[in-house]
Amino acid sequence: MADVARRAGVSVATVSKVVNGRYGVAQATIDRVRQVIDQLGYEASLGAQSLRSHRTNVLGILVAEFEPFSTELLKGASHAAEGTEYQLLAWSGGNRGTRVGWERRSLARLSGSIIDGAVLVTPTVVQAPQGFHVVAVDPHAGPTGMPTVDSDNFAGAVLATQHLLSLGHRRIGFLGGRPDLESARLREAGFRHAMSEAGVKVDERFVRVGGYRPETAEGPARELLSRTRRPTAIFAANDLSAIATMEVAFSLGLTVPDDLSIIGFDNVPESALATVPLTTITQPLQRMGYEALRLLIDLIEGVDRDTHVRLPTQLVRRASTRAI
Amino acid sequence: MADVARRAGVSVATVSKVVNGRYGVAQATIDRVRQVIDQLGYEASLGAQSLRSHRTNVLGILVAEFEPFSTELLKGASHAAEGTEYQLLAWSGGNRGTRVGWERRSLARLSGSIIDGAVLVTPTVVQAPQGFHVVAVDPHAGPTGMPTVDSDNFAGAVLATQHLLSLGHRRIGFLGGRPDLESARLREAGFRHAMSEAGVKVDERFVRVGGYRPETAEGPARELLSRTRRPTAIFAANDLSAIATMEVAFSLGLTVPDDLSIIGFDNVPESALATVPLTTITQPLQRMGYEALRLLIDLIEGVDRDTHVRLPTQLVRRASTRAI
DNA sequence: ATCGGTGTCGATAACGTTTGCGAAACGAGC
DNA sequence: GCTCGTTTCGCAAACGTTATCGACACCGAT
Repeated sequence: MADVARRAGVSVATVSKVVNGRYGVAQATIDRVRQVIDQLGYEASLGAQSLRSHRTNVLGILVAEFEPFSTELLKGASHAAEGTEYQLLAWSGGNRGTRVGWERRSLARLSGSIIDGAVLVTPTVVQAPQGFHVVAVDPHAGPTGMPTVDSDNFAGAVLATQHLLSLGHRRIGFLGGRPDLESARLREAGFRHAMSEAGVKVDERFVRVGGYRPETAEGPARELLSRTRRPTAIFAANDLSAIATMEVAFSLGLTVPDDLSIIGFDNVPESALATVPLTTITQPLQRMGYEALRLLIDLIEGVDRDTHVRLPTQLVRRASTRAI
Repeated sequence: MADVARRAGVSVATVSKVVNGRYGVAQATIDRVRQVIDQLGYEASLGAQSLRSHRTNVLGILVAEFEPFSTELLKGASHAAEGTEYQLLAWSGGNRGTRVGWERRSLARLSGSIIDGAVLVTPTVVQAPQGFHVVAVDPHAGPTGMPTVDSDNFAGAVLATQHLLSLGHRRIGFLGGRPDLESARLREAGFRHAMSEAGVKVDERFVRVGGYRPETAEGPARELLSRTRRPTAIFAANDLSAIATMEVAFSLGLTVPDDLSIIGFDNVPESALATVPLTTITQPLQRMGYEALRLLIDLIEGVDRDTHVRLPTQLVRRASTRAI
């Protein structure tokens, strides 16, 4: 900035004013400074900016891990940042190997300095530092007052279950998600609600807890399918689990959907490409990322708006379910 | 830091020394300061650190877009950062809608201040600012001296072509990638090399340029498959294009692999899940991300080592190719 | 001629760190 | 008791910005 000032024959204060579009500098000076800036390829130092003004126009998005689910959110969020004056920075908490509390530490390091706010896509929600804005996506906790974006997990689960019921299935298995996640809780609740509303009793031996990951789903899926009197349909709490279930079914010599109907949840891109394209409940993941970042920006800019966004879910029929 | 200093009864200078493990502070003082730090949850301000010492221990990885390919790289890179003192920040250049040169600007903004070095996963490679370390993955340019990590695209393409040839195919189509990418160039070169070495003449009408993306692959694929005398096999320059080609084939009433063999390149996770699981050339994407970050760290720390890493490719046979 | 208003600019303090250097304290050796 | 080396610590400057405030020039009106 000192260089720019010297070459343009003005003071650094004036350069700063030009860069930030402040009032009180002559048009001729503005043009001159702008030209020198372009010529030198000058970019303001984020560090110094943050240090002085506590404002950087950089936002963060923290994901637990880079995988399809969060990638879709990232895509949506980065799309929302486009065209605005904000830049988006993503980082992951490293693997779950690291000790608990990493979200807080990881956030503290950046929040104090470099970023003006953050979207959290992490299993456990974390207290935001003072004067720092946070939006949680699909958060762990119940209503804490923290701004959130999620999809209607309960209604989606009802949708999925009703779909299986309408196809004539009665012996329906449920493969749950991470028990500490609100979304997993709601999906199971939706399943039970739809069952009881249809007057079908839930066979508790058909309910297993997974963990949203292929590795944690395979075991429970195998249990479910190995019993002599096995379910005719399985509702898996997310697509990755559903696909894992499908593979277990294949390995047991079952065909899908003839021997077993499977329905998932999430509609990640992979599910459409599965060996048997997966019937599932779609969450508008990209849109959730988009909305989360919009909400964050509005929060920072002091816009008065609803701080809870719930997006609708929808059934997408593909080939993995059929009438009994 | 001032708070910490006050509560510990020392000066800020001493706190700084404790945090950075500098020599010259008594063990008793260290313990006292550490305790206060934990108690207050103090984290140093990145901005101030960067401003003063030009060193933050934060590394960046810039991807053109968040999609499966870069997600795998991100996963590998973040894995490499784990356990080190470095933290990894990812960001994308927004969509290709933005004007050219965004890599340079985007990089300049962060490189000057917040990050010590960066891994670039972008189509066009960009000149690194002075004293700033950069590693390019699968870069555009030829050998520019810039440190790079890539896979052996040429050998991989030869592998793919030989596979098709060994299955008896002679009328082989080639669906290229983005012409401005080195990897795309090398894959076509490998294809041609393997063909000529086998004494098979390349039918230029069977060679089409795509663009690595499903949208840009569909048109050329349709051209290739709509001719009356169509190829019996297609080598697509990446998996996304191969999958798109597969879908075009289906829409034309062709079955894979009976009517048409298809082989891809990359082995993204989706390819194993394709309607007909895709035979492809695997690049160790996660490992490439891992190696790129390791290389970057070594560069920063002044380790004397080879600055070009080339990883092997391998044929993975799945169901989308068969003997003629 | 004086005055007030307006438009334009620069000097300067502050943000939270790191680091070189000097000061103080302490113990050992004579 | 004095010197000298060693250990431990704090002072203060610097990093690149931004914001406040005062200086100055110019103009029109009195």
